[in-house]
Amino acid sequence: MAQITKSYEPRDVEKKWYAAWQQAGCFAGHAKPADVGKPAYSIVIPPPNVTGVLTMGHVLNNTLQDILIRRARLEGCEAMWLPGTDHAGIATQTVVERELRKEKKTRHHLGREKFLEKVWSWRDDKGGIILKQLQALGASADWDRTQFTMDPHYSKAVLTVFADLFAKGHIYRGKRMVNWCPVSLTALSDEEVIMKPTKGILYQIRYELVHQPGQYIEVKTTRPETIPGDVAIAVHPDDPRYTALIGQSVWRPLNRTQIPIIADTAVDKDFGSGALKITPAHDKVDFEVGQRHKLLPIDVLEPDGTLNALAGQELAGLDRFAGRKKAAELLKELGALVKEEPYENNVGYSERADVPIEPRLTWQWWLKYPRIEEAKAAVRDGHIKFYPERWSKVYLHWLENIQDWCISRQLWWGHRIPVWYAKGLDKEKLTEADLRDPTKVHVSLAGPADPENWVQEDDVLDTWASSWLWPFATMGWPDKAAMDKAGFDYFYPTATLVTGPDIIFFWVARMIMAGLEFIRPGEPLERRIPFKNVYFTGIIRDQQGRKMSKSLGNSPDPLDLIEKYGADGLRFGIVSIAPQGQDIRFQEDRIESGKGFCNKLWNAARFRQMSGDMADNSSLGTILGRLEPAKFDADDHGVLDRLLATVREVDRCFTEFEFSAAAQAIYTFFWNDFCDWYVEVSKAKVQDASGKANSLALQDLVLRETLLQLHPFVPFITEELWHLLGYGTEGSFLMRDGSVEGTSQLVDAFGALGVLVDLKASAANRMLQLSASKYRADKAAAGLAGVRLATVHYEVNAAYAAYFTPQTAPNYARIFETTSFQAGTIPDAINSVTGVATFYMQRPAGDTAAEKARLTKELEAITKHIAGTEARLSNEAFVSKAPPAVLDGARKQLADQRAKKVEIERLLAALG
RNA sequence: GGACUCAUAGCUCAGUUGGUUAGAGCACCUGCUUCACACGCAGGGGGUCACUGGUUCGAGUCCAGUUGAGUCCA
Repeated sequence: MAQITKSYEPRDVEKKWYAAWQQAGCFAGHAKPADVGKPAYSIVIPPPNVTGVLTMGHVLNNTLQDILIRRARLEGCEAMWLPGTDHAGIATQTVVERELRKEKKTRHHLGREKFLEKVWSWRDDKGGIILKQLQALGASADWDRTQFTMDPHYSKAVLTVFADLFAKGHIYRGKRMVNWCPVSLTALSDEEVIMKPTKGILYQIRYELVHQPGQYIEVKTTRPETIPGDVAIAVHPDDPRYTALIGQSVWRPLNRTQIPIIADTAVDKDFGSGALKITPAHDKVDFEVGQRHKLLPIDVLEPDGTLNALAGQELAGLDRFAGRKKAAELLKELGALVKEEPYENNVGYSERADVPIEPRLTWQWWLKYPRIEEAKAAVRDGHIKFYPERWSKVYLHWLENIQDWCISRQLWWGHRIPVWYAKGLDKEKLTEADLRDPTKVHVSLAGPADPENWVQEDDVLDTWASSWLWPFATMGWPDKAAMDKAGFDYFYPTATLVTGPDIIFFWVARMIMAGLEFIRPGEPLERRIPFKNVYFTGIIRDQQGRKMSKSLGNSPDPLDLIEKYGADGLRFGIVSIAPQGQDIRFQEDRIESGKGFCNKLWNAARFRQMSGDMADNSSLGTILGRLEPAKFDADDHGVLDRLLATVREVDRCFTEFEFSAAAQAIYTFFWNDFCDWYVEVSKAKVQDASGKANSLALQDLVLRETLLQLHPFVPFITEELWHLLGYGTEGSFLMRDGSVEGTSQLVDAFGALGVLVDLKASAANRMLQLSASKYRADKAAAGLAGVRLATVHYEVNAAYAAYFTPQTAPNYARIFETTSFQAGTIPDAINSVTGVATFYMQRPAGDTAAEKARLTKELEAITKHIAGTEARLSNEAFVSKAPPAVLDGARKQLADQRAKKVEIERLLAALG
């Protein structure tokens, strides 16, 4: 057996085991026939962008997935974690276009085909780095299944869905207002628009009445550059200020012409003057007003946000922001600008390009979502459970107010829409009837048989219109043979989705609808949903509470952290600071304490190895067989009791998705109960031949169970120790062949051996721990901290006489910082009154003042507590209404307090 | 404007149907190189549980309101 080194060095251990696991195929999730009866547990990764690099958010998210998958494996499930990346339309195209720009080229110089070749070669070269980084973190994903949303079979799924939804009438083409990104030059869905309060200027502008020269109507606008696009002034029909003017005309001050005054209820009477300029091409509400009044929009903007000829000579060619200034100047010269004031309003920004979007009237493809009602029911009725539960409200609210999804993007990188138009067809005049006429519009995967007569749609699909199929397109859908090979029937629906609440609409809701629509039609809802649980992580923030981002540079590089603290340290640290559903302020010292815990674990194993020869650890049975229940003392019962409680707690945490609580429970048990107490008392016991074997066997048991419980959190060090301590045989792996026992299994195994955890002994053990604490505190207060006393005298409390005897006392000498114990009192001693006994320490000098002061302080405190308890117990209302258990507790407490008070008074009296 | 979340020790956070004297990690102070671990051991200081009311025998916990921070949707 290899010697365990003094401190844990993660680097080589991590490399060694990851390679070994991979080589042995430990990550593979195999489909099993139904009659094998092995439960399936599957997770699909939220596919990171193929351009992505590992962030702290990924670390948290993927560590949690790995924890779930590894735990499922240890619980005997066939675990399958499916990895992959997303082609990320805009993001990836932007990256490659940026490279082109360095060569002073645009994608148009290359043409569509050449450009796409370039993107593919970028992807082959540099894409998907993040998957390699996840391996450094220890992710046990089934890499042989790695998916990409532009893989041929995946594309087939995407296009199949398009054709199917088109045939069902869910997809249509329409000229409507969209969110246009003037930088990416594409339409965006509502979800890709971020509303931000933005400072600007509110311009007050007057329009002269045509028939009453010198009389004006005033309007307020933040966008004077769109005035040439005005087609009317609207007022509220019930606004008495304007009733007489409805139907008249005003002069539009820029690109001067007459426009009508119309009445529409959409106008807010209380905003500004109560009159509104109507610019249907550049505002959603105005567009609707224009439609109601049959007013033709005037589009004064180019797609890239510059003003065009319709904006008039002075403005044409200017960028929209420059145009705004210029328009204000022109209005000022014309005397039309009444006032300018600073103003803050909400402006929609493009999520990717971070510039204000333009509402723009364009032809786009739209999707009417399928299965909206079922999607609500799936979550409302608990077929899909959200953790934390409150996100289901957000989800349901979105579904209640759902809008059609703009699924077309004016990009090249993506799934090109499988629609062909008959040559010569004017796309600008396409009607709904044309769309459904196969002689005019062809929709299919294969394309038309006579391609020379058709022109394919230029647009590609929104990236999310491919990722919403992720839970099944990654498992071969719609190809039956591929699905069988992937084990679709076995692994779908997946068990748990781990993701951030920021993509609840983008992704989670849409996946649910897609699953319901396309999988196992006709079968019950719970067979069609894509996952049974959704765990929403918090967002990792920096110390100031800001979101971590590349542009702020406030995110540590996870690979640096792995280098510094080990992957296990990073994993344990990040999990322990991530309570369910709350945002997390990142603190590097927590990662450091994760590393510290690994080192503690390491050294406990090291100490075990140094304490005595290793015996047969090859199975739970062999370890149990080495226990000698007849020799169990309070420490043994105590540590077993707490081990069982910890296993139970971790079990509970996994069913409730409380990962940080699980980590905390194991940490506390192992460090405080096992290392700080059990191992310390063992140091005496292993010196004694009669107690040695039992004590070491118990250590072996605790270490084994701890490694099993801990493995999902810190996979590398646990695998290493599993082998170093002889739990695993050559060629086997903790991660694959280990099996975690639940509390009841352990209790049964103990029972079979006649081992019953004695709760009374365990309680006595806990009391002795508290007594030791109290004793050491008293000792330190007397100025004796760290001083090893030759003999400590004691008078044991009758209730604990069986647990603190002349025979057992020497086991605690180390903890009590003494060489030996002796029953009885000594004169002129420092006294410590504890639960188990009163301990007497030889005072070095004769000064009793400090001792008196300490005891007096203690007496005051206990007197106060007694008064409090007595007051409660003499309260008639409390006695009559409180439950008996609470009442008994209070009475017992009072008795203990009084006994203690008597003892302290006795000691004080003895001091004189 | 609507919905949701949060406010507890210097910092980051636990605190599960209301029940002894409110906990942890880090930081700080003191002591200890004791046959695993100084990435350690032991001890200590530090909190009006944001505020105001209410319900209750009893409130950090439940209810209402106020203030502040944040998120999402309009």
